[in-house]
Amino acid sequence: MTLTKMLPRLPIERTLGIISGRWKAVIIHVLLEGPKRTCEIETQITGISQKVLIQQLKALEQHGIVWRKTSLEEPQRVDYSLTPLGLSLEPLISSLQDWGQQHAQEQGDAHRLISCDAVVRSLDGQR
Amino acid sequence: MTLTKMLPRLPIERTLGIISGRWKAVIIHVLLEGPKRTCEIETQITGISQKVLIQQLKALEQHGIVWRKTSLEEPQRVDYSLTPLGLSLEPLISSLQDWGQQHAQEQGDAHRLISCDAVVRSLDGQR
DNA sequence: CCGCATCCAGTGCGATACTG
DNA sequence: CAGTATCGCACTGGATGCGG
Repeated sequence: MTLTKMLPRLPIERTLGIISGRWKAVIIHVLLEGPKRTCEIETQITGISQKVLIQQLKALEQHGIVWRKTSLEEPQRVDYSLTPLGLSLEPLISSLQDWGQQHAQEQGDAHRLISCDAVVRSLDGQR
Repeated sequence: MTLTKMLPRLPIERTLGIISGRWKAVIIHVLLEGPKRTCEIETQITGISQKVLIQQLKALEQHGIVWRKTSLEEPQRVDYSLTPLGLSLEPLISSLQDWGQQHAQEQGDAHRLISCDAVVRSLDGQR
């Protein structure tokens, strides 16, 4: 069940171990808007499957990032929200967002290996 | 050759796609100290193998984060340094570092599911 | 010293179908 | 609606050995 995978020792890796994963950062980003139901998150993130969503949420829950509240009402209802610890990731998520945006506009959407390589070539005449 | 894997569209994912990977963030962190030779990086990061190091460096190079400079001296010598783009990641890496440290000391090193669950239980009496 | 090729195990995650 | 079970594939990254 893979359950509770060990977190790495180094702080950097530790953080990455928590927020990296196909959808985790996006989920946190969405939850920063406020608590959401499972299905709300699902429809808000295009391309994620229910199974994977729940899977990632569970991992986040285990790391103390999100909080899961079940209501035993009629149609089963579950709300997810960020814990204080999760909220403390806000600046980090923003940074990711900002840097990514900047990065995207610096180079077109295509891979800018070309331009970079060109610089290298002109600078040191090899490769 | 997997070469130049597509970066995701969303900014957040884009950033993560670049810095996540078993050692990438750590490598960037190390290179923030200044340019290093391959073997220097290798000895400075415990647990990484040469192959993987080079592999990750190559990925970073392709994303325009590091710059690879070869000197055709005698014993072959290669230096890696951060590009301006790579340097611009500095605040981000710091954030990762800081958050991880904070997180590590809040909870012991063991998994703190327990304490978190306890809170949950006391707060809403279910689960 | 630096890098590449090959081989291989673990696993992240997607698709699908089923329970309550 | 929420979650679980099963299956399968593709990819990451570790070990090792070769070549420049």
